[in-house]
Amino acid sequence: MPTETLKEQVYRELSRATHALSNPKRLELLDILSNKEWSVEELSKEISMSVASTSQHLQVLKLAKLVNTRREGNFIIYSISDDSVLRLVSVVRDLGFRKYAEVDKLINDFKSDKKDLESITLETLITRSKKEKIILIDVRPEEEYNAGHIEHAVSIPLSQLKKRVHELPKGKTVVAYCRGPLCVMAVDAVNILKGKNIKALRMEDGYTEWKLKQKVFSKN
Amino acid sequence: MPTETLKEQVYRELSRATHALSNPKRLELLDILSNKEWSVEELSKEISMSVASTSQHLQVLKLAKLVNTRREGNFIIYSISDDSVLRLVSVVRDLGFRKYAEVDKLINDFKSDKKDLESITLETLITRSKKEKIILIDVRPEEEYNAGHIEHAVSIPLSQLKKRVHELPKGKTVVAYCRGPLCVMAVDAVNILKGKNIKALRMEDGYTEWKLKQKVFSKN
DNA sequence: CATCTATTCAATGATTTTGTAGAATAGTAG
DNA sequence: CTACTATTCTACAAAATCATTGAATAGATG
Repeated sequence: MPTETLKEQVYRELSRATHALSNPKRLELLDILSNKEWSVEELSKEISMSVASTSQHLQVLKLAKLVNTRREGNFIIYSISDDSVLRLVSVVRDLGFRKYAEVDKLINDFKSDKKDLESITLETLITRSKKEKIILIDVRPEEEYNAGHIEHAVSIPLSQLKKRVHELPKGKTVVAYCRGPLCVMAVDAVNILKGKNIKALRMEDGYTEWKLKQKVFSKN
Repeated sequence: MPTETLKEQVYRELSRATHALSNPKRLELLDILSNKEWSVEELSKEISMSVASTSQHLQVLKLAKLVNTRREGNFIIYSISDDSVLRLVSVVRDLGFRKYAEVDKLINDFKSDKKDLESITLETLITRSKKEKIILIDVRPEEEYNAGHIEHAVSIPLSQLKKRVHELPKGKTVVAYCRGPLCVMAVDAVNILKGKNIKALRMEDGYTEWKLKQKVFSKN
């Protein structure tokens, strides 16, 4: 049997990473882990899969060195191993939106009132926050906010938004964000706020994007 | 049978791209295509595989919208479909070097005299070129140079280097580059030059990286 | 030490992927 | 229209992947 050439070995090594990314469930796991570390059981609920299968997928990711583990009591906690992985996932998402009309369509179809739903990016947020009075709210579950959030953002989980609308200062534009481009919680949040006649818009970027861009969002 | 949720559909779409990347030969194809467009037959030689198999891999890449085709006479010419693909491949390579000691080791083992082989990045090149007299040479085959090259670079294919050493201006440091971090032609070039007592070093970045960074290399 | 429990391992069938050889195709060139 | 040729398609056997169930494990808890 012929031995592998240098080139073949290198590409085989590189394909360890891409192979680990090649499965939809594993992509979803990485996307979820980009926001916060989780135990196997929690992840299995998030991706609607048996614990055993989830564990197997996680081990594939671990073998590819894309995630780390640590023990906490009885639980094993999985987390993204470093920023180069966040970057990879982010580039994949970006390419998905650019090239697969389907992805864009799927997300847009979900929005109940597409035309009225203004959506901005991190950069636009920073620009606008200098001219306009803006309040940034993080509508993810509180735990994820606690694990890390965009600077100056206030935590109001989607589930509590209706009750807590009165906490929002009058006269400011509300910008809602959640887990990133693929997450639709912020869409729901904006719709709720609009129902209460509050000027609101969605930011597509989430905590991951902010962290990668390392930009400081200056308070207005 | 239960219908797929929105999330599942989105991640399935995204996995089209990562799945296409998950095979070593397809990664190699994308890496080669990052430098220049090629016909199927040429590519099949480059990756040492039957024409039929090469064609199949290319069709997977095309289905995932990572490459485009056009006809030229009897040949079908494949090319990278856009910059977001270059970015993806570049991020994968980068992650490979960071996380898989193997990749780094494989490339380094190839270098005949590792300690003496200074290696720089695009950024360092730009910095150094302001202080030092530097000449940048592109040691890829001439066709690839013609299809696109780093600004101010001179084409001296590796195969012609020995004969053409005299063309190099005296007193300047020679920086050699080829297809990028995974390519070892520049390593050979540096070793040849050192054998002739010429101060030479390798740049790890190639044309792709330069193009992505969109930076102008100012002539010294 | 014994119990409990989150996670991992092992075995299983169904499905998908791989690479190749040989046939078919589509478009060029004469 | 005919010959030619680069590419793609087909069929196939070997190998790998996938999700699940049920058993095993490792470590915490009492």
